[in-house]
Amino acid sequence: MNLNQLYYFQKVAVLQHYHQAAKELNISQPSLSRSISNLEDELGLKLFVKKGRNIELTKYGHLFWSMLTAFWRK
Amino acid sequence: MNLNQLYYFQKVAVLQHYHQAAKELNISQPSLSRSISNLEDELGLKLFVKKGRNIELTKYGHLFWSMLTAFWRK
DNA sequence: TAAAAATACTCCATAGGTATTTTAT
DNA sequence: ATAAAATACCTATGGAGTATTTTTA
Repeated sequence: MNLNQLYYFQKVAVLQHYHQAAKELNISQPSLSRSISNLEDELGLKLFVKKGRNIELTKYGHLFWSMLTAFWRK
Repeated sequence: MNLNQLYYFQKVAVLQHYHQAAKELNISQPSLSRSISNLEDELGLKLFVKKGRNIELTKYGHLFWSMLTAFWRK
């Protein structure tokens, strides 16, 4: 786990959209997809699920989001 | 520039000490030293100066610190 | 002369790319 | 038929290590 992954996570979480997030992060969609996937593997849980053509946060994703927010704000 | 470098920077800035910071970050002192050095190169300015055996923030270091704090707190 | 930072070098893990497939509307 | 995510594969960069030198109290 590294800070870039966390940064990517928050971007995806906000946009609910890999394509768009990848664009804003200036990396390719597959790279972003695998970055998040690696993070999920390391955490041992899914942060996002496919919702139609896009994605949304799982309950773990929401929890993780809360943890990050708390951390960043000390 | 990446988020890990920024994380390293804040650790060093707080401790004013590469040796100690490297230990807490679980990386070697030379790795940390070069990571900061790379960051400085990319920014085109010095963030730290040697102060006796240790180090301290330059005025740019202080400014950079303020910027990061502002960014992290939105 | 000791404690800490900087430099030199080497290596390899992984971040990122392109191409393609799968999924869903 | 189209838009988006996932998977496969490959490559190069740079993050990290060990060894050593430089700096300074």
